[in-house]
Amino acid sequence: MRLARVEGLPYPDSCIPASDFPVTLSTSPPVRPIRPLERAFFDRSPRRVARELLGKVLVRDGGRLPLAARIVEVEAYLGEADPAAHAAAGNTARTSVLFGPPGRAYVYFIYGNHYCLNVSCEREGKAGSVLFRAVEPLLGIEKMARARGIPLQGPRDLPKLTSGPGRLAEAFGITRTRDNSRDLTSPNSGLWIGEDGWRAGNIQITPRIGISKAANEPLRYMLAGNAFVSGRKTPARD
DNA sequence: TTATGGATTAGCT
DNA sequence: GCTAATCCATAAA
Repeated sequence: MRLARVEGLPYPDSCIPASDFPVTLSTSPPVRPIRPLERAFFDRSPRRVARELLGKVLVRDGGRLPLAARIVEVEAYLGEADPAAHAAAGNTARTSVLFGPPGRAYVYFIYGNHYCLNVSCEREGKAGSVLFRAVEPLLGIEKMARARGIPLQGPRDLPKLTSGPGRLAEAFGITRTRDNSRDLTSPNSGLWIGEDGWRAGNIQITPRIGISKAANEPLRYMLAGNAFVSGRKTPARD
């Protein structure tokens, strides 16, 4: 599938077809610049950072072809007092990034197969993070498909690229060795988070996915109706 | 040194 | 809906 054919996809109203997305990156003309988020953005509670990350853009531009995707689903992990957070184990070799300065990548390996990407929040010395659960591809769709090992035969295949924390990490080539502790506020870093003026529409909040402790806390944030959200797309009914 | 279980995914019923 | 795959950090010994 070529980028041009992505036009006309049944994207939700809140989203822009990838081929219409104007950005400033090393290989495309500056039309609507993506500005990196400042460190102060992340120096706040995970709840606020999570909610405000919706609609922002994750960018990988170290290689020849840049990748960009809009953030559509995240979860907040509150630090040492949150039993579901890795920081609950304290400051260890694995979790030290969570206790470091805000705006850094915390990448961990899970279930023997997958990497997951977080960004650290709160001031240095205080743990807290936001897990990236799903993004919507904007640039570099074919490259993401190659990284995922998925043949793109039609629009319906697109969510398989980046819908889920393990999937988006694979699509972006994110690994612990390569990316853990990377500064996500610097465009020179090769992996960073920016904003392009796009505004999130309706936001839905539900309990987090795949955890056993603090399983009912409403700490999962997503764009309502977005096709790239993973798992349950609405709050559970009683 | 060994045991345990996990912030998942893909494939099958 | 169910579960195997697969490895690492942590806890227990």
